[in-house]
Amino acid sequence: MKKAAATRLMILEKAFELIYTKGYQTTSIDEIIATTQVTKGAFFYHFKSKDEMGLAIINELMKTGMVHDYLQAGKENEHPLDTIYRIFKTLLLGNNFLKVAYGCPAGNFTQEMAPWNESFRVALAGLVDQLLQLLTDILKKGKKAGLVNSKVHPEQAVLMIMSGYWGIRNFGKLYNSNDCYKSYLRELKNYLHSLR
Amino acid sequence: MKKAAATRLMILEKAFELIYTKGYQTTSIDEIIATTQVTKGAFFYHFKSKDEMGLAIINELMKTGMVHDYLQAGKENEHPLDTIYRIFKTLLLGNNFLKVAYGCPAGNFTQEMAPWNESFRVALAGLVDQLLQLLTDILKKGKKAGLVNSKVHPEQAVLMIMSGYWGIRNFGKLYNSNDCYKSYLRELKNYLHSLR
DNA sequence: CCAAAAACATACTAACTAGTATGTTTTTGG
DNA sequence: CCAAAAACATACTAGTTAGTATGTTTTTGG
Repeated sequence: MKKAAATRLMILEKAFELIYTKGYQTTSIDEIIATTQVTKGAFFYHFKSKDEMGLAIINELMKTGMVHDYLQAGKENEHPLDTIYRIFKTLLLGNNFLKVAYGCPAGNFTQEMAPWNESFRVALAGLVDQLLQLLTDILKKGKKAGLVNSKVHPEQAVLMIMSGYWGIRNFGKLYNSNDCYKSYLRELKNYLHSLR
Repeated sequence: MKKAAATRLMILEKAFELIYTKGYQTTSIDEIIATTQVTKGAFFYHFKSKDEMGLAIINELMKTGMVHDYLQAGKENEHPLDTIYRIFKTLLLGNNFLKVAYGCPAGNFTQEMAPWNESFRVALAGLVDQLLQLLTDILKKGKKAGLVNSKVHPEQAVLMIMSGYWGIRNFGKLYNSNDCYKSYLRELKNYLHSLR
């Protein structure tokens, strides 16, 4: 029961990487089994269908992995708005799995699949809601501590911030350069300052 | 020479709609010729390849069409920041071609194709640069008129705004609802206010 | 009007797709 | 140890894909 789990996990991880760079629909099962050295029989033993694998990637890999990426969260004594800035700066400039040319895995997946696969859409929404919650909590604590302006709507502000993040990830693809990340981060800092 | 041009244009328009909803790679030529009632011979007479058609869609349809969508621009006497707000409000809530479930055509196209087709990437970058320029000009004029804070960096602010737009289009897909558009617009208004 | 070119039509192909049928090997628990 | 189940392997299938080969029809300019 141990080696089988490893096989399954390897499929998920390799498939995730392929899908991140190439997209879900254009990543074929043949390609996945070629890079994993797993045979088709093994693949379909672990997953009834490609979509079942896709869903497992969202729920078993991304859901846990992304929270980890975002949650280098609250160093104590740090201003909550600085925390948020740091999270996105690290995500954009300090993450060496994510590549500027390939954008954000969750963003890509949403864009491609949400309109056509309700299961994917719901799973992705759950995943993203986790992150929104995490960020919203930071702002709410900031409000309580008087470090964030009382007029700020945390959910609304977080939606703006996350939208900006997804958007700038797409701009990175468009220009194939992280210069736009830097420009975005400067303006994010201004925006966050306006929340004080 | 007239009917042929109409055929070509119809292919571009129908293909654009299909690609907008389904994505470029998952829209097949067979599907395009089925919905246009054009035969495969005619299709490949007008376009050497699928990619040539894709490029024509960007350069001949979207490049002109999008500027039109954005450029219900400057009513005179309107505050430039109000103009920008109105542009995005109209785009998000008042455009009856764009559907919440399918996002932004240019954003989708960029996400899917920019990493894998340099011609597409460059064409899309040209298209987007037009819009950024249009918005940047509005802010620059606002600065000159003293209606926008002199500390504002127009390019930087516009990048933030457009990123937010692309991002919230993706959130629309994620939740399959335009509620997030409304929330985003409220926060956009706050942000724009901070530029005064 | 009429030849040449432009525009369109039909039938095919080779490569790829997700998925299945039918095995063999490996692991597991009594 | 050994049968049964779990895990994996191989060969196939039916459908789809972009693109081509080879036509026929329509338009155009002299």
